[in-house]
Amino acid sequence: MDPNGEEYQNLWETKLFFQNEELDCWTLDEAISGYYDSSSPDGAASSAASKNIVSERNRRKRLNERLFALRAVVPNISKMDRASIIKDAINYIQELQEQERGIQAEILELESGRSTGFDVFEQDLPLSVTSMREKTFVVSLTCRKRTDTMVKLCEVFESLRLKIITANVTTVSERVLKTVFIEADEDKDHLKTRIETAIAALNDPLSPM
Amino acid sequence: MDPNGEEYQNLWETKLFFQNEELDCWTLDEAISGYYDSSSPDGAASSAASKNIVSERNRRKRLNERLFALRAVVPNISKMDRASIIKDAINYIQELQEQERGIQAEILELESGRSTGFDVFEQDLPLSVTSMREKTFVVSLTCRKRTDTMVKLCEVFESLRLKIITANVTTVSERVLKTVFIEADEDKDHLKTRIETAIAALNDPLSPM
DNA sequence: TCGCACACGTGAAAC
DNA sequence: TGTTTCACGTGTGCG
Repeated sequence: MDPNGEEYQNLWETKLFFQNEELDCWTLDEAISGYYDSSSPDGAASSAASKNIVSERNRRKRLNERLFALRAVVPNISKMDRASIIKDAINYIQELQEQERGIQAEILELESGRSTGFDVFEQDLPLSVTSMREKTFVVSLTCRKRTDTMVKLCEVFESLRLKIITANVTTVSERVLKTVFIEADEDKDHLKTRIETAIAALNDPLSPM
Repeated sequence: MDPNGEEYQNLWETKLFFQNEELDCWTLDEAISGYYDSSSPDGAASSAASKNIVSERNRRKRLNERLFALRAVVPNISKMDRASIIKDAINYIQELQEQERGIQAEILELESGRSTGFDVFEQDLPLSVTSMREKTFVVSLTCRKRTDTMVKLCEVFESLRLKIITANVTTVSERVLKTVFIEADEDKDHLKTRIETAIAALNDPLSPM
């Protein structure tokens, strides 16, 4: 069912080459024939037939070139069959389509995962204020780990005059995560705004990026 | 250069249908011919020629079916030309390949961007053990917020018999972040392995995904 | 009328 | 050996 593909390819290309050679030869012959046609009695019909022949030859040549080009863009071609080339191309296209679907789904999931996951610490404002229960909030913020970063963070929270229940500072991969449990009367958004302004007051060194 | 594609399609399919019809007809005729061959004097040569004819017909039929299938998997086919079908298939394949390259580059960039940030909490093992100072570690892990997730997390850490200095559990957008300050004599990697195995002992419910 | 696209039958070449 | 694949010339139908 599957003879030697290499020889098949060579065979085919040889045939193609032969065909082209013959085509040129025939085209030349064609011109001669047309030359004869003008002087021969039944020149019209012969000329028409010859035109049809050369047109058909060019059409076959174009189709072969197309098929050759199709084989070129499809990887892992084993059999050089005309039908097999098209078959492999179909399989390859379906494979690409399926892969594209999967990859796009993955990219979608990845992006949505960022927005629904823990990316609060990666966004432009890596500050999250969550209401745990009545008057109790959890503040999480991250920033790059620099010199005096922790000190300045503590200064910020001290300056806010908040009732801090407990606070933790964790460093992971050159970043600082500070988690503070706070008891406050104010609104969640108001609290968040206050923290943001306090951090902005220290302008650049605390910029998350 | 581009006549009406619809009519072209109808033309071709009509021709194909005609061909099949004629094929069946000829196949029938063929059988009759074979029947005659057995009684005719030059039956051998005629039979061979007929075999070749029917084989060639089947080959053309297969090739047409392949081409038809190729046209089916390629969207936005305008011209129903044989050559045009292959040409459009080539363009489509190249388009898919280019798109695949771009998407894979994007996905790579997205993943690399995550790996430099805080993605420790988003990877397959969202467990981070950081050495703060001598014998003091900070363990951070995240998982999806489900029923009894916090309880099971606490059970895990209790089962490890660790000296817990302080522990916090924060929930952000349907995820749970647990940060534990631990005092331990063991190695950082050893501690991480122990926690991982303890979590794995609870098998699925704590799986981050 | 001519051009174009196709299917057909046939001989040859490769396996 | 026969089977398979190919290119070729030709006839046909449609625009």
